[in-house]
Amino acid sequence: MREVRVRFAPSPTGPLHLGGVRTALYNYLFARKSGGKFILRIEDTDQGRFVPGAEQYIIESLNWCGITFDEGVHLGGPYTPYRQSERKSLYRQYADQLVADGYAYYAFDTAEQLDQLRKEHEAKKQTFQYGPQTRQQLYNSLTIPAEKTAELLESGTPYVIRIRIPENETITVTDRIRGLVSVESSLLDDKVLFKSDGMPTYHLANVVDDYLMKISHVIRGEEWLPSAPLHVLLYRYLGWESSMPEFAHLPLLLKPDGNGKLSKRDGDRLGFPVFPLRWTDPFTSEVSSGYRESGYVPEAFINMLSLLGWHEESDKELFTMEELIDAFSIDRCSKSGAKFDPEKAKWFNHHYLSAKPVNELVKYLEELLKKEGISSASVNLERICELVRDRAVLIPDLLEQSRFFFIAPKSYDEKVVAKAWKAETPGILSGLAEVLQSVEVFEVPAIEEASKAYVADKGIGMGQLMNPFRLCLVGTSAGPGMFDIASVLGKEETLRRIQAGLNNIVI
RNA sequence: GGCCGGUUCGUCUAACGGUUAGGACGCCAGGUUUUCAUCCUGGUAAUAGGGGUUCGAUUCCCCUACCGGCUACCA
Repeated sequence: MREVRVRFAPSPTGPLHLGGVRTALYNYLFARKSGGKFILRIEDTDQGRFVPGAEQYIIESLNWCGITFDEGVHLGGPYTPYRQSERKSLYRQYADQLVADGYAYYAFDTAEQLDQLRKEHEAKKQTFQYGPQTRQQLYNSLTIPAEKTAELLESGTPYVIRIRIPENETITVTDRIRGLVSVESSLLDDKVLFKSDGMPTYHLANVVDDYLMKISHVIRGEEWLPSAPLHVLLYRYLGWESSMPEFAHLPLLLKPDGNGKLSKRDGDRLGFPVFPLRWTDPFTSEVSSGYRESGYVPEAFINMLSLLGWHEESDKELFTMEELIDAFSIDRCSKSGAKFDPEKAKWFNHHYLSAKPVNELVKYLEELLKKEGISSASVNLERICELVRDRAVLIPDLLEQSRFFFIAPKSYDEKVVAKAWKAETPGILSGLAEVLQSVEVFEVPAIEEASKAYVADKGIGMGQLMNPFRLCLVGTSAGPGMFDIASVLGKEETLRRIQAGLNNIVI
């Protein structure tokens, strides 16, 4: 059996989106599971679409996810360089070889001429295809004398090299997920392999590099399925068919509502990130939110993504990366597109966040406090994190749920005031203040004992006391238990807030 | 339009051709609780339609419908 070598091959045209991360993840899982190598190759053959920072963004994103490589543009390796623009000089010989063998030819038609043809055909509701049916009428080395071709080449006339698609052949691709996919060659077109700027197109470059880098499996998005037969043809024409990688085309990630491929717009529209990390467009300065900055933890992000297109036979849904590596298999990838569900992403995050050791939660909280310039010098953050951990879905919730510990309420929730603040309330709270004043050890057991005795003594319900009490200390009707809150706040602050409530809440 | 691919609860999905079609998210209800949330228990809800093949189709085949992808000197 041949050594497993898989690659993730993004083009640096912007931030990596969810679908791209999932493709990288599945490649990674497959490589690790089979003890193979995982390679990061940058496909930047389109210099016109190059976006500064995109490559670094891709590396950082996958790093945040815990997806690691064995070779790649950032690591080097035995097949360096791993950036196609730096491999430029390599591709030409293969294009030449194809021409020499009659599998490709020079085409001198200008982009404008072809655009024109497409428009004309479109006007007649037809599709223009540069292929077996039309190539004889076009301006290429198949239709002009050899001397003329030589002359054009000599004089520096711009040209491209196109594959010469065979006329009546059925081309079959074996896909690990979809089985046999076949297509009639007459429906394919003479795709450009080598551009007039001296760069190969994706089609040539990916085949050449996969061959040279000894890639064993190509796991990529379904959008590549239609061009897979072309790639098979290329392997055949280059004489590499026996070492052709296996293919697996992953189903697409779809937008949560309606239909269609998940896009950046959907995130803006529905309020969830579509990128792992925040991204600032270097040209427009437009900012797109990221999972990391929104407060997701990588474990949740990965677990959520892993289940979008793959599933074990069992009902198990919670997986660590190690467990994923152990469980993953290409054969259990599904064929149909998966709608992304932001709600489920939140559920995963709540699960992983609240399961974190408290010292990690403290670190998150400290960072949030620091960012807002809130002092936490004399506060037991560990205790606070324990009290709010179950209430936090995203990391920033750690602070949102505990803010009142650090900052006394400046206003009081009107609805709660209306509901909980009665005529007798001030009297009840004044009494409570007196009782608490005399509590020596201001900890939960003593506070609880004193409060309950007070309620019993007064002959009132717990709610009559606790709801207004909470309103004074928190400002609203949510949060951890009151005895916990009071003990964390301390006697002095608790009494101060009761007094503030008595002074400021009016009905 | 052409080609390729796909179709099980609202969503992600499970089910050697034989199951009361299972799980999870969401939603709803109940329980716990001084509030909110968590948590626990229960409930809701699906095999796109039509033909075959078969003793028996979610499962195999065909057709239709619908959805998606591709159709650049972009990847």
